Amino acid sequence: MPDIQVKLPDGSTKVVPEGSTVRDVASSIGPRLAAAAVVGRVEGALVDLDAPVRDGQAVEILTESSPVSLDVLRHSAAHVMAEAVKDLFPTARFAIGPAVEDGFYYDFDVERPFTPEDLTAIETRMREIAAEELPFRRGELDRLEALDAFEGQPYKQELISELPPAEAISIYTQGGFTDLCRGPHIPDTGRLRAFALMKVAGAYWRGDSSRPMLQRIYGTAWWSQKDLDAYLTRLEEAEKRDHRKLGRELDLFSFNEAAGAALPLYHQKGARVLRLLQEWERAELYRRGYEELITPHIYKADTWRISGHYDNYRENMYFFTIDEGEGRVTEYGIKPMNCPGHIFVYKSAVRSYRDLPLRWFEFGTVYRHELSGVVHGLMRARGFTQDDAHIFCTPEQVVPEVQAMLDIVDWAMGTFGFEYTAEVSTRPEKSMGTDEQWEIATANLFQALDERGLPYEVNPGDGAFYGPKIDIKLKDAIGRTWQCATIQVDFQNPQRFEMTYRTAENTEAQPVMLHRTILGSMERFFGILIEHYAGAFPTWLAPVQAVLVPIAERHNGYAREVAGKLASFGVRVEVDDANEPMRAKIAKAQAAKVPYMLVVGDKEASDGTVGVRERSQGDLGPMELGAFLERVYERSPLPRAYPPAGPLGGHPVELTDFPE
RNA sequence: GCCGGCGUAGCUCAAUGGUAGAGCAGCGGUUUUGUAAACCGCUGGUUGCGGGUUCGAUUCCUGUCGCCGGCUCCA
Repeated sequence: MPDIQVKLPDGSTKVVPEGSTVRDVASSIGPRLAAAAVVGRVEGALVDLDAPVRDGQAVEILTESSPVSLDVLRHSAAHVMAEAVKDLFPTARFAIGPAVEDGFYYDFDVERPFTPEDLTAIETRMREIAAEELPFRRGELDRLEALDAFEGQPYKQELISELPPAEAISIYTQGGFTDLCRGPHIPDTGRLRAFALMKVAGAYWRGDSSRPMLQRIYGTAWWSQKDLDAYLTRLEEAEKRDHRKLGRELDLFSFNEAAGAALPLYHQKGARVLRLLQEWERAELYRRGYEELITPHIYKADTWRISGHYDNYRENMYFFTIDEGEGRVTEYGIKPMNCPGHIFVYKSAVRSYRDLPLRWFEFGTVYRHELSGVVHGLMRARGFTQDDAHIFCTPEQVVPEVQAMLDIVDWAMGTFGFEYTAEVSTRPEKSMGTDEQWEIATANLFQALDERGLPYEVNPGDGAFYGPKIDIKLKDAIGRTWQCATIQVDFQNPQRFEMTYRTAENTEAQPVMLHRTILGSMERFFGILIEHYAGAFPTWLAPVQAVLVPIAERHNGYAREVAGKLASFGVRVEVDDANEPMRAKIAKAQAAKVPYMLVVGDKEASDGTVGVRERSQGDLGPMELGAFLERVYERSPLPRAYPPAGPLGGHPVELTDFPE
């Protein structure tokens, strides 16, 4: 048999007999590589180890150390799970089973929902299948054969009928289970060593709520038990950071059944943090040429008819009617967005091109009736406050204004050290306006991003009903991404509300409206920060910055005196004068994640100092109050000392002047 | 909204077809403390809410509200 030559990634070539497979190439390089090989890449395409290689092809052997091999493992794990389900639930019908981030899932149509016990049984069966080290074998069928092979499997039939009719359809078999699949797969089920089934949930076939609901089992799989354990530990860590849990533990906010679902109640400490975020952002916006507006929370239904919300957003809105007497009934809608108020302010005067751009912001609280199944703590609530702004400008000003917004995003994310990415969303099905308007608006967004050199992805059809948008996603401390800032171009509302301005030529023209948020929802951003910092806010944002810890009862007076001085300089302090040993007070302050504990005893009282303990560094020793104040204000991005706040809890402290 | 799970004191959790218990928190007292929790006592729950089955339900059924995990949607 003649030899052929293949190219390896390091640039060298390898001579192997004709008819060799990827596995043969690996073997010819070395037995250890052959043993470690998972899949191959031939001419850039992922293939099974069984796949043949041809003369002149570029061949790469991928082992467990290659990240893509993990996806292959997980996809194979989904097949093994499907086999286990087939064994245990013979009437099950199979949908799809892809690898996803950190794991895999498979959707099944079964007679009854899976129980946790079912999951255990399926997992046990999977371990048996893995122990059998069954090879994955690829096969090819034509369309008719495939339809025949998957008789009685309506979901597979649907998938097959959508494949290109002329092309061969690949199937994979391991043990007694055959699935429609593009591949590739791990060589045999024995490679599936570290895995776990995580949860079961309902999922619509093809994500369409009008189609049948299937049972989805999520699992995770890793190359080693160590990796699996690390993943499970990571999940536990994320759970500890859960803002809903920390929100309760740190007394930041709560929910009340009687108040209504997804309507957060901010306690003193939570309100402080939200207010601090607003102070921080407000100062910066003023610096950047914005003005603040305050507008109503409810508007007559006619307003929402003009804006298009009545037709396009109704199911998310709260409407109510009010009896005006004499049989007159007026319908109002609670605002889900802040735009109408800002538009009415615009329309309150004749506007000139000299006025533009007008940059108006509002911390506007909006209400949206979110589906009951989607609400999630502060991250997805029914009432929330947007750091909303609308820029009214000429068409020529759109690109620079969008860029200025991207600048603000960069400033805001930089404050917290968040990295972020951009996504552009284009025209959705349910929308208003002409194609031309959408094209211009979308092009403007692309131009702004391109000129700024900010990379982005495109989400076709994901725009708002009135215009395309740029969404910013940030990455938190444990690598999760969150949507915050959004920038939207709107040609619709200026037209619908008949907004105009006088041009230099003394003609009437229509302004362009830009909608934007930077943090998005203050509450969601708050939630993100809680999880990002695991509740331990930086000093400038901490609801309580310092707790005075008197050692014995006789030190309470001095503690209150010090607290009063610090409070008069805007430090947020508490005095813990409980009848408890100081060790207990320190433990409580640590648990409350307070940045500083100020221990005061005989020494401090006579020296006029405080014993500073920092929450993560421990005891820093005695410090003069002035030095401590400097420490508190060090690196604070707040524009100035936030207005004096009395201590929370404990006894009121009189504000006194700080001695020079 | 849909699928599944859950709902016991402020919080974390226990118990049973015969009518509920612990720790923390709270309150009272003792102690007066030097960097992650001192001691004693007390209070506290129509077991989310409504209906049903039952001699009897918190435990079983049902409806409803809420929460949790997904789907869909979204700031």
